[in-house]
Amino acid sequence: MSVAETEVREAGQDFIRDIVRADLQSGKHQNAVTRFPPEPNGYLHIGHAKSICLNFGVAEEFSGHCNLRFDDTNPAKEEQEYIDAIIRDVHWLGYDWGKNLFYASDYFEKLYGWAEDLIRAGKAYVDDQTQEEMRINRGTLTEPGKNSPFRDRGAEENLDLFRRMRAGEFPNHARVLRAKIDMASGNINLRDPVLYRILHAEHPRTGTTWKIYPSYDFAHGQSDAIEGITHSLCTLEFEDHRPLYDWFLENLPVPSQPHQYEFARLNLTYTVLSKRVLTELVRGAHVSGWDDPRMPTLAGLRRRGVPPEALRDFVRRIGVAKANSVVDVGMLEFSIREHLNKSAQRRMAVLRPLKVTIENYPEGQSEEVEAVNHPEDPAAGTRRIRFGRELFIERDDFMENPPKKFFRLSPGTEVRLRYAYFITCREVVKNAAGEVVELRCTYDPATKGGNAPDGRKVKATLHWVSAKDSLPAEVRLYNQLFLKPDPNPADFANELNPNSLEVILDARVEPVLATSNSSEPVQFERQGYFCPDKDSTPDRLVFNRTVGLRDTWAKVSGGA
RNA sequence: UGGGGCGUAGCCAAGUGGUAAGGCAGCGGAUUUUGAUUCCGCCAUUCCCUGGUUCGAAUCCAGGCGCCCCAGCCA
Repeated sequence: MSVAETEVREAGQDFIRDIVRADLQSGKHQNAVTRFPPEPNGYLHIGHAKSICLNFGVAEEFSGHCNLRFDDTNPAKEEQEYIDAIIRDVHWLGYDWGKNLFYASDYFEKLYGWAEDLIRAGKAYVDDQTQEEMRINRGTLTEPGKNSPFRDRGAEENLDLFRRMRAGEFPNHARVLRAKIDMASGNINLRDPVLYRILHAEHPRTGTTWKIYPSYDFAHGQSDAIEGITHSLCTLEFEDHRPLYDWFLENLPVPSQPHQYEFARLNLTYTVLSKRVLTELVRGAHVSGWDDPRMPTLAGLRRRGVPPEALRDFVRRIGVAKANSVVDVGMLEFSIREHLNKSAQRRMAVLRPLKVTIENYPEGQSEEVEAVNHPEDPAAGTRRIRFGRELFIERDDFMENPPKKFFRLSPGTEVRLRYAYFITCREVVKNAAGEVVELRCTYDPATKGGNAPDGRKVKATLHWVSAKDSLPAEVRLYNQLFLKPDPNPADFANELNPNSLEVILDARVEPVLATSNSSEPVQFERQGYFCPDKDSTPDRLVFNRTVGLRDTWAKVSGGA
């Protein structure tokens, strides 16, 4: 555990952990058993990371365990691909559920039996109303609903109908099973909620075995009870469902009594975390897939080079509370930067090359200079890189007519080429269009390594690559998708910020990168960071704007 | 005269009767072979508002105001 993690954790106190702590102290529970219950209808995103870290974190801190449970009660929307992806992503985030992998569908038979129990007890009935009739009779937010004409059917008839529903005798929407609670309740969830609906669909796990499927409400609390969940943590919008959650636990012979607690879901500035919208982006091919590096999905973040530790740290920092909030994406960027800064090896790179010729360096000659891999970690070692007469530096590191605060290269000034020599710009070469195409410089042979024996100082240290020894590289600049808070999916093509699109530049990087197979993130000094693209050739690099310098990004995007 | 929640700095967020933690952002300054990092300093006389209780209130009481969620056979 890093120092930062320790500090945050010690300072971290939230109402959920307060509740759990109190339950343990009072002897109500011996430990905390939680669950992360995604519906496999899409990929996990950074918002889910909050829930994952909370559930697994609480279980870990209070000597319990956390189950991974797929809430697969709606086969119309769920797919095996999502199940696989979710498993992969939760593991990647750093959590392990051991053997505790469950599916709500594991409990279909049990839930069915409980539904019959409710019918026999006169607490559930089969309703033949159409969806439209049900909607009308449900009333409104301010008016009570009306009882269904089928509400008082006898238990035998209900049982017969329900069994025939299960047998597949009726088409979709023909009937539903409803709980008999209170059509006049102020809480609409209690106005005879649907327990089962007919759905002739292929379920990723149970195939076509079932023709009826339990609703979320009828499955969730009971699943928690079956698994012995002590603290069922979910987001705020389920607050209204808690009375119903409790109603089932009270009216059914469940093996345990879990309790539901709600917390605010994560919102990030400039970031869309709506599964509907993200699905639309993928379906509409606006992105290359769920793992497109611009996506806020865990898979996308992973491809972008974000370390899972950074995500966990981020979640710890934002806390858990009940107030709706929007976290500044800068917080996420900070966590990523902080972690990468400590772990990433440094390399030099040039994205927009400007040729530099060292006039007093002998033609045909070259040499090696030694560079450190991590300025704060000697254990990262050093590497040797080639220096020669012709180099490339970043265009942005030179200004012909520099403003006062610019202290990089300009005519007549001396700067340091990192790990190499001091150079002075003598002449600016332009093309017919008046654009700067080359700098003629001189170097001071006495400054090898980057220090002047006479003690003179320079104001800037530049990154560079040897023109002859570096490799042209396809560099990809990734930015997250910058979208308006709630864009219209139909306008996605227009909503995509052009700056966020993939940018391929004629870039040059140190040759060492061409042979790097490391999956470790490596940082581009002064320019940002990169890590290898998952399916790239070694000389294709992913440049991550999120953790890079803001001004660098601005200049690069403007120029590209 | 529906029900359920929530209001502490630009953004997160502690605090639950004893005189406003911490982080992000921002602003100064030191160090620096990345204009990075690191390091030091600054940044809420006040907690949505108004009354009340109290020696003392962000915390308790009363009344307002504002925002979010709910009328799927989605989760």
